[in-house]
Amino acid sequence: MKKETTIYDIARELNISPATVSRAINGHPAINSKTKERVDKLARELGYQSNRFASNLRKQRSHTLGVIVPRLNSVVMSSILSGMERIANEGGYNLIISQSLELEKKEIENARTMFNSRVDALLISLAFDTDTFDHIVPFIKKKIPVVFFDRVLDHPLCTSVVIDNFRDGYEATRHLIGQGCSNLLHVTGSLKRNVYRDRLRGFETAVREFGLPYTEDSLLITGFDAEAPNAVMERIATMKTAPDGIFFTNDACAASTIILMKKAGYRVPEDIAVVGFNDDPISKVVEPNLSTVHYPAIEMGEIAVQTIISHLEGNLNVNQGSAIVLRSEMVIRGSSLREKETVINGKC
Amino acid sequence: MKKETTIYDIARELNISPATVSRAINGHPAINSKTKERVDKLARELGYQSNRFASNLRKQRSHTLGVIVPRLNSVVMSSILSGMERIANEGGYNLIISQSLELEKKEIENARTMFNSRVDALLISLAFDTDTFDHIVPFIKKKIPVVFFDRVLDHPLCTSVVIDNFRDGYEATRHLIGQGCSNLLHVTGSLKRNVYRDRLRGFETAVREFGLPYTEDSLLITGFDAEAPNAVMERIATMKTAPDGIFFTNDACAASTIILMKKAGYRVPEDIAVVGFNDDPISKVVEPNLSTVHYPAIEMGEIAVQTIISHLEGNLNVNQGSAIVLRSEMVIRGSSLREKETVINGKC
DNA sequence: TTTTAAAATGCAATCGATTGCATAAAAAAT
DNA sequence: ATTTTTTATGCAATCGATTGCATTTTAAAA
Repeated sequence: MKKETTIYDIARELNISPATVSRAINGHPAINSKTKERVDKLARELGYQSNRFASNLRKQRSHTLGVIVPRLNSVVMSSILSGMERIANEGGYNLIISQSLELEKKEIENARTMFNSRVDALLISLAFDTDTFDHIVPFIKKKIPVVFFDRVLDHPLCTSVVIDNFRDGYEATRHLIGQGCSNLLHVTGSLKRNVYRDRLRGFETAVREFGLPYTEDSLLITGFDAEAPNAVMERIATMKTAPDGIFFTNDACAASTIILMKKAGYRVPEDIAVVGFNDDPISKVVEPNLSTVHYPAIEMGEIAVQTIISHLEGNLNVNQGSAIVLRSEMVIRGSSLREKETVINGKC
Repeated sequence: MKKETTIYDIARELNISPATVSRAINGHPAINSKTKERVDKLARELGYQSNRFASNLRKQRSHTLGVIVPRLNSVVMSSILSGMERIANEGGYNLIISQSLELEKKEIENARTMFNSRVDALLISLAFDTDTFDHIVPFIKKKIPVVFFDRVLDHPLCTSVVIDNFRDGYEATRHLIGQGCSNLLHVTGSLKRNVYRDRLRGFETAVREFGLPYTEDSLLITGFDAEAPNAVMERIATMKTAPDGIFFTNDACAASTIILMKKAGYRVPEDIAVVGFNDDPISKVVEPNLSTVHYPAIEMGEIAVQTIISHLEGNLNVNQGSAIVLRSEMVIRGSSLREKETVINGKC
C-alpha cells in the first residue's frame, strides 16, 4: 500500500517548508498567492488529504458533533437526525450518533464515549429513565457546549431546542373538549421527561379549566412498546365510565389502539375521539385519520446543529441557557372530528 | 480550563516512563501486574482519558466506521442503523453516519468525507441514481474494507449483506396469482438498484411462469415520494383493464395508495389485492392490513457491522466478495387474502 | 556463585499538522 | 544609497500515544 501524501512530501517537492505548505493549504493570508497556487496544484496532483488526527491533535478540536438519542428508529428521531446530518454535513462537521435505548445506563456510557472521542459539542435527547445529570457535567466543566433537544433538561448553561409541549397538550385537550368530550383519558410516557410532563400539565389545565373530572383513571403512563395499546384497552374496560376522548402523546400507539377500539366495537370518533402526537405518516393511514400535533422534527435537528455550529465558530447568536421554541401545530383529522362542533364558552 | 491528564502526568507522578504507562493501560503482557495496578489506580484518580487523536495518529486507525445511507428517516434505514449502532458501540467503534438523499452527487461527497476522516471501514447502501463506482475505488485501493448492505453492488472485493430480493419478489407475485389475480401491476423504485431490479425479475418470472400478460403497463417506476400514490392511481385509471393485484416494493406507498383506491371505489382485496414490502408498522394499521415481506432490518445492520469488525480485528470469518443473505419472509394479511384461496398448479 | 533465560522497563523516534517567533526577501520611504 | 516597512517564509517545538529495540532487573538453571 502506497503511503499517504503529507505536507512534507509537498514541501520537499516544491523546496519549501512544511509550514508554508500548511499555511498555503489553509489559506493563511501571509502566503504569496503564487506559492499558494503551486502548493494547491501539487496537492491536487498527489491526491493529498489532510490527516485529521494530526490536525485535531494539534488544534485540540475534532470537528465532530456527538449526538445521543433514545432510539434511532423512531419517526421523530430519525427525522431530527436527518435534519442534523444535513446541516452538519454542510458545515463540515461529522456526526457521531449513538442511542441510549431509553436506558440511563447506556446514556451515561455513550456520553463517556463521546467525551473520550473529544466531540466539539454534544447534542442530546434524554432517555425515559434518566435521573442524574452527572454524565453531562464533564462537558460543562470542559466548556464543551451541550444542546438538549426534544427531551430536555433545564440547565443555565445549556441551550435547548423544543416545542411548546404545554401549549400543545392544552390545545389538543381543549380540542377534544370542544368536540364534546367530557371524560378524558391521557396516555403518555415517563413523566421524568419534560415532553410528557408538560403535555400532561396542558391536559390537566384544560381539564380543570372546563371543570371535567380528573382522577387517577385519567392518566396512563406507558413505554409506547407493542404492549401499550393492550394496556390502553384494559384501562378503557376497567374505568368506571369508558372515556369519550383519548389524548395520546404518540401517533403509532394511538393508531394501533384505534384499531383495537374499533375491533372492540367502539366508534371513533363518535364513542371515543382520539388525538395523537407527532404527525407520524401513520396518522394519515389509520381510519379514521388521526388528529395529531405536527412535530417539526427535521427543522428541530437543523436548528440544533445550526446553533451549535455558530456557537463553535464563535458567532454566538443564541446565548447559553436559553431555549429555542419551534412552532408546532395541531392537525385536525377524522379521529376527533364529530359531526356537530360543540361550542364551549364561545371559545371554540 | 484545567489541562487534560496525559500519560506523561501519570508517568511523572509514578516515576516511570510514559511507555510503561501506555503499555499498562493497554494491557500489554510484558507489564508487571503491580505496576499496572498502580497506573490504573492513578489514572482513575486523575480522570485520565486517552487522547484518541494521538492514538489514531500513531496507530493509523480511527476506530470509526463510516455509514452512508440514502436517507436516515425511513423505517428500514433507521432500523438498520439502530442495529449497526448497537454492535459498533459494543465493539468500541464509533459510527459516522451521513445520507445521500438519493443523490449520487451527495453520495460521492460523503464518501470523500469519510475517506478523509480515515474511517476504518465503509458501510454503504446506494442512492437511487448512483451509476459510478469511482467514489468507492479509493477505499478499495487503500484496502479499507467496504461492505454494501441492502442496495448493493457486485464487486469481487466487497462483502454485501442482503435479502433474497428475487425470491421475495417471486413469492409475493406468486401469492397474488394464487389469490386469483391475473392482471398485475408492479410499483417499484429505480432499476439501477439491485433491490428493485431483483424483485422485478422475481415478479416477471412469476408472471411469465403462470402465463399472465406482461406489458409496459405492468410496471411503474417511482421515487416513493408523496406523489407516488397519485401516480399509481393514474396508472390504474389509464390501464386498458384495471389491475386486480398490485405488488409494491414499499409499504408506505402501498398503504397510502390503498387509501386512495378505497376512496376511488375499489375494494381491497376483492377488486385489487395488494402486497407491499418491508413490514413497516404502517402495514398493521392500514385497512385492510397490508400483506408484505418482513425485512430483517435491525439484523441486517447488526450483521453488517459484525462482519466489518471481525474483519478489522483480523478474525476473517467471511471472505471478501461474498454475500450474506438474510432470511426475509412473507407476511400475509388482509390486503391480499381473498375469501376462497385459488389453487394453482397445486402449488399454493 | 556464576551463567543463562525470562520478565520488566526505558529510550527515543514516529505519526502529520500547526503556530509563535525569528528571519529573509521585497517593496516603500527617506 | 540607506533605512524602514511590509510581505513571505522558515525553524523548531508541540499536540499525546505508541512501539522497535536496547537495557536493566529478576528469576531460574547450572
